[in-house]
Amino acid sequence: MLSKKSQYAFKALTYLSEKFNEGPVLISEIALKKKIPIKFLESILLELKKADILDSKKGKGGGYFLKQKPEKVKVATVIRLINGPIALLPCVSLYFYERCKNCNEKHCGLHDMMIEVRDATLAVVENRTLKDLLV
Amino acid sequence: MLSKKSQYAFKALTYLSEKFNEGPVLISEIALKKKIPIKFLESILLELKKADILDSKKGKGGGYFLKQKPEKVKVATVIRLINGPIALLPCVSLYFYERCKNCNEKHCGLHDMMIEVRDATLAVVENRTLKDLLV
DNA sequence: TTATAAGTCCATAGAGTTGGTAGGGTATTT
DNA sequence: AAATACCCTACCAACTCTATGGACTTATAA
Repeated sequence: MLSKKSQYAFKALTYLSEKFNEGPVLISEIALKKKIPIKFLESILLELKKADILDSKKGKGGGYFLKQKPEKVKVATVIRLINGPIALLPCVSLYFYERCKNCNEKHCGLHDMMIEVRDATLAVVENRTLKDLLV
Repeated sequence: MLSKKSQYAFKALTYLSEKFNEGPVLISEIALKKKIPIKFLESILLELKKADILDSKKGKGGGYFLKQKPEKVKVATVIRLINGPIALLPCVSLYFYERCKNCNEKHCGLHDMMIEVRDATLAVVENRTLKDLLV
């Protein structure tokens, strides 16, 4: 399951996608409109900024805004950043790989199956962007 | 990601599948062969028993064994039991559904996408059994 | 028939991690 | 000076993983 943090991130990003090219948006505005605890949202936005997905402006008239066009930000990127691995096992993860101890990957049915699951999931999330989340 | 508990469950179940129809297998034997902390394994097996996947025999010569044929036990069942929801969001889960607050499911791009992911995953895990985990 | 060893069953507890909330102060821009 | 993002710290609840100790059950040997 995606963490609450991830769900909040997607809500905020969708909101910012709608407001793309309309200048900085206040944290408080996003929090209010999307019903997200403001302090928690603050940390999420900061994290997204550090990952170069968002940018911000301080002071009066400041706020957060998308650094790139919504169609440039892949869903998979956001999940990996905020939620972690997409694969169900470390031994089949592309970005968070860890070797299986006590299990030969060459002859492991679970391993093989989880690769299938991973690829099926990636087929979706690697090909969707923030733009696709707007309806 | 699947919890360690789930990974242990699958390792144990695979072991018991190999030994299907050979009588009860000791917890300690499974723990040793699959390198699983024995007490933790104990509770996992008990849970699997309560879910009617395993059965056990007490006393000397006792142990655990599969209650049904390996090909009768779906991977999806085990995941749901030990790990929880397969879907990435509660609002798209079939067995653990919860309504999304502050989000209209009819017009939610995230919702629609997560249904796709769920179905892609289910297509794999609903059609694989313990038998498929043996190589 | 009884004792004993071999097992599962079960309650509890604790350390560690993660998720989520909150307060308050600092730096920067207008 | 006011508005705003930035950042640090602390806290609580829940979950994960592991370990301990014992209660109950059964097969087998004496």
